[in-house]
Amino acid sequence: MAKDLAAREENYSKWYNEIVQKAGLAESSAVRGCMVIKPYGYAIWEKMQAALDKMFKDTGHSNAYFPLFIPKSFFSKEAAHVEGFAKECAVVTHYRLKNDPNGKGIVVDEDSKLEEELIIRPTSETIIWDTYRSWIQSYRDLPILINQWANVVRWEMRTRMFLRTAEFLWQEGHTAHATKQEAIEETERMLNVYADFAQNFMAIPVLKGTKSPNERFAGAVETYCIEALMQDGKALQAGTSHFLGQNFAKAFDVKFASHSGNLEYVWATSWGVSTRLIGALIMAHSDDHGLVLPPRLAPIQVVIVPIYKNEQQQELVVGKARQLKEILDKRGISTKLDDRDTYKPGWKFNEYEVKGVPIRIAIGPRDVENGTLELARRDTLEKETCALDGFEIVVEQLLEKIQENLLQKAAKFRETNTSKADTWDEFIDILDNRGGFVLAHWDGSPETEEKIKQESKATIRCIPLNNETEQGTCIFSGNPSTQRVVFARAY
RNA sequence: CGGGGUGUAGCGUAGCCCGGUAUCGCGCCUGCUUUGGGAGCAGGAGGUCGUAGGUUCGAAUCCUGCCACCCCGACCA
Repeated sequence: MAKDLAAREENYSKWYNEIVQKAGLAESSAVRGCMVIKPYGYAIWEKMQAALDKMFKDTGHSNAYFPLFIPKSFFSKEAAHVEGFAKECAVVTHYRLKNDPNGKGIVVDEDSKLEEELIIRPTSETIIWDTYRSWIQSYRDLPILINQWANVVRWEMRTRMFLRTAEFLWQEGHTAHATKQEAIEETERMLNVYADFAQNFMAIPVLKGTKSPNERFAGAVETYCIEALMQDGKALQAGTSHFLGQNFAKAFDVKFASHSGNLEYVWATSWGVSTRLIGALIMAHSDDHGLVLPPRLAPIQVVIVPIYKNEQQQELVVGKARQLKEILDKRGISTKLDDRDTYKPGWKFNEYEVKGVPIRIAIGPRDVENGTLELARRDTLEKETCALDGFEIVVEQLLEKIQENLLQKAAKFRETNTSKADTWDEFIDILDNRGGFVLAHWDGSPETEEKIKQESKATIRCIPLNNETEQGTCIFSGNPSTQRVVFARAY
């Protein structure tokens, strides 16, 4: 990757798109701003899904599914919510096509106009809370802890593969609670689930914090988020968890009889992560050779490439390679034996590097003779010869080591790209020349935040949780401030 | 929706200024030699030059409209 920040910004899109394409992750669809996720890209998503789903269930949640179409009127019930999403909704207005009377193909049948338009869900709070009204009468019905795996549509003006597409896959949790306290605990619990997932599976360290009012989710009382740093020095919001207060309960009239017999509004949370995480994974770890996947999310953890010159050697080497695969399979290591003789070893080496497979085993006649094999790790590109006997232990440990190394590397990168700024000039200088997270004082007013955004293109990524208080003055207004917040230019 | 750019084979491109039905690379097919880091040689297939119209004997090339995509803003997970 280009080292200079200016050059990096210029080339980063190209670099990113190339990895997405060459690694076989996704491609542009015929539909504006949408993407086709290819099998290999989807396999990564499935690994993420599996890990997250388990974490959700371990914290007491169940999966359910709600409609794709939301009646337009639902959106007008929560004022902030409708304002936040109104500008990016796909709307269904008709339900039938017909042959054009003028013979110019197929046209919309105007007679099929819907009484009320349907919105293709940009998020499901409204339709879910409309449903919850009928599910909740008593405190005994609470809490409701539900997650939905689904697609949503947000008609973004500019799109980018994985990071911002018109349609994307995600998971959205929607919970209902009897008390404010319980809902806030849930919001924070799920934020921690996301942070753990980012750290332990994606090998990406994240900052946990709350959003400033300007950046808050439409309809939320408080938005918590995890923020990750990409290799070009830009920040990426990787997940959000919202405390919705009683906003949606009031909008959809969801009340319950409390223990004392009073009718009270339900307290709510919602939280989500999307296929954007695949984009984060690419940008956090990849190098100029292509994708680099952390072992815990790699669809293929180990690839075995047999090397031979003739049929006799092929039989010998591939036979041995099959044994190796069997041993690794038994230990639960996802292994692929690429015994195609339509491609040469060198070609395959490159192929799996581009695809980010963590470990490559090469085995040839020489190895079979010596009882060895060649291990190559994707993260450092180092190669070593390893005894065949007990190799599975070495592989297992190496996978752990790679997972750990990727996290360490990303953590170190974040550390060296996090700075403090005490003056406006310093602030701009860091943003222009180094990028990364900038810790700076902010007077807490939305107006100042907006002006900083306009003049620097940097936004407040979050107000860190457990932040140390520190007396200082706002870098923009000079007004007093009690803590630093995290600024960055972001995706 | 503003500002800039690009549309030529599956992908990436040359040609356009200065009109004469198309260049090169990758990939694909066939054969032989190869195989421990993207193989070599020989032969071959594949294109209504984004689209509609205009100028011209003749348009990828000049003119006009339209469409699509990319980058930069506004918007955003």
